[in-house]
Amino acid sequence: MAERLTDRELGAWRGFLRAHANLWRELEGSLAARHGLSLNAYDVLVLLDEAPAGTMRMSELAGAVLMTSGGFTRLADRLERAGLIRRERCAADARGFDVSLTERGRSLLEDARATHRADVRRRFLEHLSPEEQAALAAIWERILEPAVDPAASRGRRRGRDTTAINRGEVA
Amino acid sequence: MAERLTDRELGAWRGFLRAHANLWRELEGSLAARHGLSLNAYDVLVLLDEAPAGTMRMSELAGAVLMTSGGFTRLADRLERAGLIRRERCAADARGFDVSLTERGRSLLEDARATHRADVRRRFLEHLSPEEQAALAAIWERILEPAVDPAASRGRRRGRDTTAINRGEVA
DNA sequence: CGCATCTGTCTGCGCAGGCAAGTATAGTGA
DNA sequence: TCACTATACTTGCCTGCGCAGACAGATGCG
Repeated sequence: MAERLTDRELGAWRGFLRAHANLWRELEGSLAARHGLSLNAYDVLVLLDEAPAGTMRMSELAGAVLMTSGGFTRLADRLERAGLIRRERCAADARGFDVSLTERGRSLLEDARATHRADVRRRFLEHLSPEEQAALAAIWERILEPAVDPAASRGRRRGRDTTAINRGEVA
Repeated sequence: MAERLTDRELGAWRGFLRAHANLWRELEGSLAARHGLSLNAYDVLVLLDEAPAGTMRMSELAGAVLMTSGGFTRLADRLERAGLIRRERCAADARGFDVSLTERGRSLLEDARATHRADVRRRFLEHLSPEEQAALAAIWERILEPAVDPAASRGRRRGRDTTAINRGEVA
């Protein structure tokens, strides 16, 4: 069996998992309580707000928030029902949709952003020196590189767009 | 509205989220494909294996993997059905259960551990110098402190055991 | 143009897990 | 001893999302 992890390794790894779980819960709770948004929903609004043309395609958004297209369809349904986004048949490709923010979406985002930024600062950024922030950013980049690189090791097959996660017998 | 986040801040924060999402997916996929275990299920087995008396109570386990007791009941159901753990009425307190690993559970864990350790090293630890690992561990501790401290600011009520997350109108 | 294939999205289904309410057992104060 | 309340789980219900399969529209090739 592979070597046991050292305490240092465990601290880095388990802390990472715990920190994420706690922050996610807190920030999502805060956003949900104050604005009725999940973190994924919030992210979609932010992406649309930042999109150069003010619109993105369903699949782009799905990819950006790391959801499958099926799952994202339903998130988009909810956001649309809530009047925060708009889906318009794409002129150039009638299979797809151009998604954009409604006025209501933009103004809700405005409010939610204030909440969320404050939360992120208070629970994350304020605990880090500028140097640590920079170091973290660099670390994430290193770690993400192999995951993001579209054709990393020569000949590596790109499966379907998401990794099949669970064929498990147990859980 | 609160100040925009700097690029440095965004890099640290968004990278954290993305790195977690990617690693979680990959490691869970790997564990599921090879051993039929979710990360939470794996964690439960590890906890039991590390438990001094070889047993833990349902609620302890639930807390340790950050699940509600209701959710954990069902994870325990699955693990028990799969023959990996055993639930025995606790002698000292007939409301509770002592959960322990079965032989099958221990041996599956043995295998899964090899897979998981290799994955964690390859996708996380190997990208970090020892100093970075130590720095990360310290950072997580700082960040987790306020979340973990049972009576942080004097007089802060401890709500029910998990934060209500979603009463959201949207998602 | 006609046909095969590929792509972008939607839908049916299943599962994990949260919340709230329900059921035992413990503990506590009168 | 007898309420009353607190604790340890369990269960019903619901939501979010992944997967697989079904489409319509796009694209390529004869």
